[in-house]
Amino acid sequence: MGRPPCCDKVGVKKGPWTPEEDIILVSYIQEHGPGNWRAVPTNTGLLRCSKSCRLRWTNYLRPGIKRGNFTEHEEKMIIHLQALLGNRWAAIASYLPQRTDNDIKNYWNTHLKKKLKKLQGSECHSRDGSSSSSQKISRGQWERRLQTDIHMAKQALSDALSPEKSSGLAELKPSNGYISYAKPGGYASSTENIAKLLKEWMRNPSKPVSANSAATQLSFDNMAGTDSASSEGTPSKEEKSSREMSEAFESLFVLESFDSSNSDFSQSMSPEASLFQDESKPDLNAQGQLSLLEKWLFDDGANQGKDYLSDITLDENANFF
DNA sequence: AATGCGTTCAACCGCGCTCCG
DNA sequence: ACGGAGCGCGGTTGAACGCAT
Repeated sequence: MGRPPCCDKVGVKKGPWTPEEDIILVSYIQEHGPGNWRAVPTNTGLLRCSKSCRLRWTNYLRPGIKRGNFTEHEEKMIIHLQALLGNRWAAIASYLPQRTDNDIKNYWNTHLKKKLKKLQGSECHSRDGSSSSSQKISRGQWERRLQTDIHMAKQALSDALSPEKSSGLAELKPSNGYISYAKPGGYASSTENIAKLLKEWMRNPSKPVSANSAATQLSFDNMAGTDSASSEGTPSKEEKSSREMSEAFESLFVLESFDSSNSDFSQSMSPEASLFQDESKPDLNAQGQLSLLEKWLFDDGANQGKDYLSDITLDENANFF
């Protein structure tokens, strides 16, 4: 008894979405909210399967999505999170709420993998032969690194908790994908935006692929009045709060790694665990490689927590909240 | 200008998980 | 307890694009 197809394979359109389809989908979701994807093609008349609709929404049309131009800080967070969580892109994305898992996955595969390889390669040259012995990093080292993270996270969190920053903290929970949706005035697939999208498309009707840019525009427009204003206007303030947010997210991921059960913790900590197993988890454990990567990863903002917090125990961290 | 090759990224596919009757 | 339906996730694909020759 096989799984039935999510939709009839015949008559289902595949490939890039057109602006018209985007408009239809956005309009529908604006009215009904995201969810019940199975009903979307039926109710909208879109010749797409429910999965395709969901994907299009979550990855491109959903408000609050930032595309391209990963900052160095974001890169570091991704690398850090990937080292700890492995290829759990959704989990990683939940700490970068403006990024989708697909986006992060693509960025990892196309940019960061190479970057790390390059960094590691340059270190390996001076240390080849020692790899087998340095393959294993001691648990103690990882604990220390995590303790550092926790300290940084604590600081970031206490910063974020200070009264003038509390507004940013409201968004500190990991995104479930729809974090922006409930924001008052935040969800803005407004008629103006749809009109704008349409207008954009009318300007380049010959380029169906521009659906993406148009949709992106829509997404950004949707963010107007929320956190998207940072792209222009008052960059310093916005960037700062965005950064604070990211740091707070870092704090959350560190805490979660302890919080989300010991098995999770031991999984990420034990040398034979998935963390160090395969190519999908970069081999960050070689001593020399770590040193170079550490330098880069800890480059920004790490100074505050560099002295290794000998007073913080894992138990203490587990009870942090 | 034409062609080949490498890169990027939107979208698809298949599997696993959860919920519900 | 079981099975079906719906959804989410990670891996993979392939079209579009840019650059080199």
